[in-house]
Amino acid sequence: MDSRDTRTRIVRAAAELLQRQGYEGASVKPIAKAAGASVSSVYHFFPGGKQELAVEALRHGAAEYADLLSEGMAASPDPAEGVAACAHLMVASLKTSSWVDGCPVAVTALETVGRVPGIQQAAEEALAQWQRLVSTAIQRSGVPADTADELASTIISTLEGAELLSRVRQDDLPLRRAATHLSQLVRFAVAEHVP
Amino acid sequence: MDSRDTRTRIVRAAAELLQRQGYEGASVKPIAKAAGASVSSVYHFFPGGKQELAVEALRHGAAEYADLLSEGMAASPDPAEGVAACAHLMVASLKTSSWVDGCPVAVTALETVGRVPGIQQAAEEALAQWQRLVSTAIQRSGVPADTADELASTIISTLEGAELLSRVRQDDLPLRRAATHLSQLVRFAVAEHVP
DNA sequence: GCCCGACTGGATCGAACGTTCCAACCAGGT
DNA sequence: ACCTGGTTGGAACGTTCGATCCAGTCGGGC
Repeated sequence: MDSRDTRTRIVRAAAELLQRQGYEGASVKPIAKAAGASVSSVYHFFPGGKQELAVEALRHGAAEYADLLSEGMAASPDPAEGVAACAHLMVASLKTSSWVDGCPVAVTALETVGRVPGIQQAAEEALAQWQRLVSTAIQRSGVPADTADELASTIISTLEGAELLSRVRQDDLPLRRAATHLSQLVRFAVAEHVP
Repeated sequence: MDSRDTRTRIVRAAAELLQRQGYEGASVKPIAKAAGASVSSVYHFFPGGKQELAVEALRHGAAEYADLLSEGMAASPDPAEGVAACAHLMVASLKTSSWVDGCPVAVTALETVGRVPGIQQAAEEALAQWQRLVSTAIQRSGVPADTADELASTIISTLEGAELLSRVRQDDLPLRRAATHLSQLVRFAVAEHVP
């Protein structure tokens, strides 16, 4: 059964091209070619066209990114070290891909804000999912939920922004510095709330 | 003399559309129309075509953003409060524009990383300029240059990322939380280095 | 063996893309 | 009054965009 296989190949190819070139830059024909499928198949599996495909690709990329964050936060029982581990995982992924395999949501989200509601909603859910993931990991150290939520929000923000800086500069320094500072912030919050 | 006037109108319109729709999404004809000029004029003033226009538009937007950061850091002699002021200026700018007038560099930079060298370089210079600006403001409180540089890097990262979150969620909470946490980080560094 | 619905390859659509071209324009110098 | 060189409007170029159409291929149920 190629069917489910072809579908997921298309989603994967779309996710990859979307994160590299954005929504407008990634066109349907190259996506199909990268997936080893034909344009007809794309529109067969995604009758909603490019937009529907993009939403599903975003969800796919978001799940992969969530795995990376999970792995990072699981690297140590100390969430301060976990956050740093996330940043270092991102560095590794960026380096092995020549600074191309970054956050699968940022570009597409930014260029469609307020213009393609479906995509914006998918991006929103992705960010919320990541934030929940980080927040619960922090709460395991005794930090109250609201404080952990606030921290997680800034952690996601900083990781996103630091990845932007690192990609533009082709240099892992911004991400490594972000890792240090975020660890500091988390250590603070933990020290303050667990005596 | 319309000449210089038309040119700057084109640059301004390009900067605006670039930040909202990205490099691929902002096409030449709408830019010209928004500037009240004709396509011929665009190619008259920018023989290098869309790419040359984008580079100049990026520089224009970067300077405006630098003004915002300057204003924020000048709001208080305490850099911790200055950083928070920057975030709140960004909130104000985003709110009055229905979450569309954000960082003029992020989208375009992300979608052209590794594919349009001129744009990538312009984005790199913009980020470096902002970082220098923040770093010197922090150094005025006695923080050594290398520590201030590291802080400034994370500050830019976090502001960029928080703006992404705020725009996607149409909610100023991520930026306001980032302001709090960044103030905390700066206060730390200052307290550590000035006895 | 046949049929039917899922799937695919390739041609094709109108619209929009970036870019080019040229005739017209309009000021300033002579 | 006339040229001249920077500037403009509008049509046109070939290409690519997202999307549609259709004739076919294919495998599983009858």
